Formats: sequence, C-alpha cells, structure tokens
Amino acid sequence: MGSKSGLIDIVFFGTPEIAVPALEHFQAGDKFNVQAVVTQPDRPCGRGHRLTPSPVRQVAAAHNLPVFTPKSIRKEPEVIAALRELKPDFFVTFAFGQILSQEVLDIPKFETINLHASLLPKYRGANPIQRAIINGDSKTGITTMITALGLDEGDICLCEEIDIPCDMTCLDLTKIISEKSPQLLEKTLVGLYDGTLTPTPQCPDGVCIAPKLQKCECEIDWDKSACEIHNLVRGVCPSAFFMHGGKRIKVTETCIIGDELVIKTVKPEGKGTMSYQDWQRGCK
RNA sequence: CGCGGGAUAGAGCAGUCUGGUAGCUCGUCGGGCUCAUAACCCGGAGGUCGUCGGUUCAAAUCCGGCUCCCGCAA
Repeated sequence: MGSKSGLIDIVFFGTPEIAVPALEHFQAGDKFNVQAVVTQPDRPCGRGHRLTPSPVRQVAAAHNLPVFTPKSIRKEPEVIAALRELKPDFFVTFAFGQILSQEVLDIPKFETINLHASLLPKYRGANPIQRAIINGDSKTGITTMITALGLDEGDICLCEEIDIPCDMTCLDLTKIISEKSPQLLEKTLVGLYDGTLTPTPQCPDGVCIAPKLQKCECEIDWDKSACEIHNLVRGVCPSAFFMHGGKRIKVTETCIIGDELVIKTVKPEGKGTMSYQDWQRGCK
C-alpha cells in the first residue's frame, strides 16, 4: 500500500517534453504518490551548449520531487538501491531513453509499465510516431505494456487508437499522444492495482520495427511521389529538407492539390520561415 | 567562450571585398490595354540600410561595442 493513505506509489521515468503531461497528471491527482523521478542527466544543449536539464527534470524540480539522473541506470547500484528503498508499487516509463535491466524491472511490488506511442506490436522501437506518418498510415495509437527486456515486447495492458488525418504533422500527433497518455497510464495502473486488468501477450503477427530516423532519410528525393514527399515533410521532425547552393533548405509545410505536391513554406539555413514563392524570388 | 549564417521599403533578396545619387523581383496605390484576368504596358508612394560609437571631405560599405533572429552539432 502507499505510504500516504491509499495512494499508489510510483516512480516516474521519462525525459523529453512528451512525457511531461503524464508526470504532471500523476503529481497533481489524488490517486498517486510520485516518490521520485528518474531522467537523463543534464546535457549540453542548444546554441552555446549550455548545460540543460531535461523537460521532465524541470517539472520534477518545480514540484520539489526527488530526482535521479543516472548516466546508465543499469550500472549505478546506488541509484538502484535508493529506488528499492522507496518500495514503490509501480515504475512508470515513458520516453525515458535508457534500457532498464531485469534487476530494475523487478523492484516495484506490482509492475514496471511502459507507454509506447503506437499500436503494438506495430512500430516497436525508437520512432513510432514519425514512422506512422511517413508511411502514410491513417491510424495509430498508444499502448501501455508490462515492460520486458526485449524491445517493446512486453504484454499489452491497454491501448487507444488515434486517427491521423492526411495533413497531420508529427508535432500535432506528438501533442495528441502527450495529452492522451496520462489517462491511459492511470487506467492501466489502477486496473493492475485492482486486479481488474489482465495483460495479454502481443500477437506475433504484425510485428514491425520503427527504427530511429537517420539524417539521410530526411533529405527529399524529388523522384518520389507527391504523396510520399508530403508524408515525409509532415512526418519528420524537425524537418525534411533539400540542398540548394550548398545550403540546407528545410521544407516546413506542403499540401497535395490534385496529384500535385505544393510546397507552401520553407526555412532556408540561417533564415526564418518564409513562403515558397518568397524564397524563389530571393533565389534568382 | 562548441562551429556557422543573418538583420537594407509591407515580403524575399542584391549591393559590402574595391567607401562617392538606395537597386531587383513581388506586393500596394493610380492610370492604360482587354470580353476578361493572378496576364501585359505606364506612373506613384513607401528606407534614420538592427543599434551605439570610431575612422573619413564622404560610411549600407572600413574598425570596435551591443541587441535580436536562425542553421549545425549535442
């Protein structure tokens, strides 16, 4: 049982912006007690390489939550011991960015739960959101699972479908997933806690991997179809691009009119976003 | 002090190296042509050249300080 009357004790593992609403939800509600937060160490970041705490760490700090920032959680016995000492009910991981060891997975009284941004077993791996859009899918979703050692292979708890309109960008989709994640996580934890939810193994059919996006994949191949290019432009974060005069020109917005690809806005290296017509005007 | 690009009319740019009348493509306004037009022709308005200082007879241009915007990388 939780240390405070009836609360579910959790430790939250997460790093980027997408995980922030989930942490804030757990922190703000009256069902959970966030005992600690585990996130990636501060990194040199942005122009000037200032050492910057992760978004999750900033939120944790704002709420005065205990924070651990192991370089590699598997290799830091002190952190593992400290987490064990908390006697948590659950670990919750969402875009943490490190692989946990079995030793860590076994710490909570109940389970270690992970939220993955796809409908598993589709798009296991690093970039499920972007892959779904790049591939032109009209539907994706989020899935909670029992975290296992294999890459996103754990038993499924709950999932929720999300439609992808043909003009949705990966930023839009990321935001939606970010906003939907707290509820699904809460339902999952409460269900497991009550014993009303039974995880089911993933169906071996339909497994596919969403590998990390390589830089070269973000360069636009004009030989591809209008649709493929449009999907790339909206699916890649930060941006698909092409080279022109030795400079990188990001394509920030396109649409499809008829069968034609229409480039609406671009962002040349060193400049701000501008309409495609404006860019061409300055090019001549 | 991680590397780099940029600031000139409402927009996008050239001009800066080599100091000497503020230029281009658009937009806008007026006029013309046309059945008509986002097309074409003529004309107009709109700039303290990011900011502060220095050099000079003379600075968008050369030198120095500052502010703001952005790309890479992580």
